[in-house]
Amino acid sequence: MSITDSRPGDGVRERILRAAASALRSHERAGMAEIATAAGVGRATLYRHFASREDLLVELGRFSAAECVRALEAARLDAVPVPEAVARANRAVLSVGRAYWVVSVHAPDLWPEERAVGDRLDLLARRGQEDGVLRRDIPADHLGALHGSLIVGALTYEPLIALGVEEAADTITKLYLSGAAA
Amino acid sequence: MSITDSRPGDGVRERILRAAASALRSHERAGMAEIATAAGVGRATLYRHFASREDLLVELGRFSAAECVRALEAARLDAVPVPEAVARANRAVLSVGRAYWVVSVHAPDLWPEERAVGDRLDLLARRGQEDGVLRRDIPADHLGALHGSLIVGALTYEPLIALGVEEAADTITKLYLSGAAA
DNA sequence: TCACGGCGAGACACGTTTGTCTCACCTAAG
DNA sequence: CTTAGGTGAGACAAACGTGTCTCGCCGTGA
Repeated sequence: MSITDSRPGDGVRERILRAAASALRSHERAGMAEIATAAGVGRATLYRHFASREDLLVELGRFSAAECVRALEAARLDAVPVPEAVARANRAVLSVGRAYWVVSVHAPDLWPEERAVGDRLDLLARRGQEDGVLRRDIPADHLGALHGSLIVGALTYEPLIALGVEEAADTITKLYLSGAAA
Repeated sequence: MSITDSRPGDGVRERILRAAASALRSHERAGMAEIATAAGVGRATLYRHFASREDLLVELGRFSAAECVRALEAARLDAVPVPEAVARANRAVLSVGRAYWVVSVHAPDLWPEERAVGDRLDLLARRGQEDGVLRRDIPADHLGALHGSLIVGALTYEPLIALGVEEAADTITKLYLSGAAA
């Protein structure tokens, strides 16, 4: 995004991946030309960094998941009680998630790296159950998966994410923990 | 699915649409050849029923949403109190939803028909708030949207939907209404 | 028996996409 | 100034997807 971003090498690859995420979000049929344009880059440059379209997609999966995991690591979930950890996880994923959500939705099997994120939500649910703060009548991995789908929902539903990360995260934290009942 | 399904005319179109939903679920780039194969049908037959790929997609949107709306109508949501209506809605959508969820995810703007389903969830949330059984600190349409994303989550997460419609619907009903807290 | 309608298979032309390659450009380092 | 590395632009062949058309097949109803 910044002006110096077009310096040789390292910055370009990342910019391409971010642009690809954005382009694929609008439609998965986006081709290399479309991605190149979105990245403000020549089409040939795509092939200098990625062997093929398929390869670019795989790398995008790795990149997005890694970014998401990094955010979750930084949130230090295991340093706080589960309810607070849920809130932190939601903020963390929503803040980096616009790039990420593509991964979780479009090709669930193509990107095993995505599991790294889901696993962390599962783990959180499991700890919650062990600590007695989360219900035990739903398996932890189901809780984790549905927690994930709330996050995706927040990212997908424009009017919600438009309120900003804090608001949106707060909404799904409340809903996930306490439910919709009055 | 049944053997007599290959009788002339009416059955084929529906089978194509179901196959298209299934094919597009794995990847939106699925072409006409792929859809035809999934439907167990010649590629030419696709063009006998739909003018173009674009047209097929539009019809798929209409078809899926209509099927979903039909199920919701049949559930008579407004004849019962909101918590029971939520349970019914979940069962209704999950039972027809495997075809439907593609619509909601892949091209939110391409298929305005999808709104017909979302609107019903919004309406349900609004009634819940008016009746005092649903929380008012989250706008009704946000509740509706997140309710929808829980449904999509249930459809997407294999281990959950594999338990069957009743189980899966029950899980998201509990989670949506009461939350994950113990 | 025959015609008919819907079908599968496959050939076809056309446009688009992919992946490769070359060339000229610009910038930073020497 | 000169070189080297990364780039944008564009030419290019091959592969792929689309939409049309024709053929031969098979079941239904006359």
